[in-house]
Amino acid sequence: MASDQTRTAILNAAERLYAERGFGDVTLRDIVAAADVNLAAVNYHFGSKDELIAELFVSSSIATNRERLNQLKLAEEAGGGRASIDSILRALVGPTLRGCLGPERERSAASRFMIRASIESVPPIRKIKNREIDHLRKFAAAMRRSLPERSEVDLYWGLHFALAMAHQTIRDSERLAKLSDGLCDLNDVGGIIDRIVAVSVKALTGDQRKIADKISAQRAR
Amino acid sequence: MASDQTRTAILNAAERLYAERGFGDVTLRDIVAAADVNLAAVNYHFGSKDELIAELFVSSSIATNRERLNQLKLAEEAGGGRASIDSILRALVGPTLRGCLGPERERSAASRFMIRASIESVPPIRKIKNREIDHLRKFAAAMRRSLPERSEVDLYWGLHFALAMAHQTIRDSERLAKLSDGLCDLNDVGGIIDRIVAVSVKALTGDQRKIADKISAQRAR
DNA sequence: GATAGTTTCATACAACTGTTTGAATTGCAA
DNA sequence: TTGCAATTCAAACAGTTGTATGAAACTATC
Repeated sequence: MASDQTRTAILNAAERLYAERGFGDVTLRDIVAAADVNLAAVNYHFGSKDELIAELFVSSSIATNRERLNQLKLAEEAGGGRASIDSILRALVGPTLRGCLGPERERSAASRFMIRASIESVPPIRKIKNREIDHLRKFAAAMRRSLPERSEVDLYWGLHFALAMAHQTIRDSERLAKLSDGLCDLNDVGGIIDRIVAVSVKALTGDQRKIADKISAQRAR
Repeated sequence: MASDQTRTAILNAAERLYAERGFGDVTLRDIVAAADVNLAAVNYHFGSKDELIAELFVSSSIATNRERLNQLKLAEEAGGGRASIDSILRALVGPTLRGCLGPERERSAASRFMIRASIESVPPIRKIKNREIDHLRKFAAAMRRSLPERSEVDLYWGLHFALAMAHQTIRDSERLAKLSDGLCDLNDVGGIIDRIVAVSVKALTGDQRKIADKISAQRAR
């Protein structure tokens, strides 16, 4: 077969450029110039621009998903089939956050690319993200086993909120840094994960009646 | 001055098209065709495509911001200068959620446009969003007055998480609906607001020592 | 070393984009 | 009506985009 040299040169250059400037501002000509290959090489090796983007995204995201499932498995084994809700949520948001946050200068091109992919939303990536639901179902199932007394709806909302906090933190870390005048340390990934997990756990395990009361009291206004 | 007929026709058509198909897929020619005006009218009335988008976004977002501040003011008056954390968060996330969620068929073009603006991220809109920080500071200040014993960092994270849950719910309501198999009722905007506010309040008012313990215990692993 | 298959290359293509131009038209004030 | 500004219009512009083509260069097999 081929030497794969050109192929990987394109992948690396594309990943870096997309990470730096976003999907909207990078053309195939930019990529091939950075990779020092011919313009036609992209279509020859990948078929189209969209397929190149898709390949970049899937290879990055299956790595994260594998890490997630791995941690989930470990947590379930440690709990004898029933992982603690804490460890489930940690397995859910930890890998993504660890992959995307951390000191700016230490971030790999791959991580900066994934941040871009989570901010901007281009068609080829959107398609792939839709397939992610099956992956999330595994976490929903684990949560169900962990908190069987909790209603399904509450569990789904808890899962959704945990992901929301993680993704928004990745997406908008700059705004939080500005808003808090640097008070919120976004380089402390471990601390951020702890915070998100703690809030999510509290949302899922708090006294249920208290919440219900609160809600109905609020609604009564 | 002018009749403004052309101007508003363009605004309406653009709002509707962007809402339906997103920013990437709508050209000026699509807009002028839908508005039944001449192509040059956009540049004549707005200067450029980006300025048209910006005008659409600001007019929608100042409406939401005004509503937010209005509710905040009411809450502070009701509390004699110190609004409850509950009502502050409600003023923060309520207007946005009410504007963007609810039964699909009842959504206005303006609300669908704002959903798009929150999913896709185009340069003219990004610029405007950066100015939103001053607006958020007012809520941070209100939260500080409401929970003076809480650390600033905790307050900023709480504010950030509340917005995260609200925005992600708007952005990804479809995924949650699919994941939960329709179990999570995304038409019940009031219920969603209650949930987000309840979780945020719990995150901000829970026993502080418990959280600190939890965090240090988690870190010890 | 000839051959067949793979890969690279320069170049052209075709379509689409936002913007500009200058003339035609309209609407209003004198 | 006349004159002047505001608005509309058809047309063209200038640039960019992803993709296709066919010849050239390379590589490995026999």
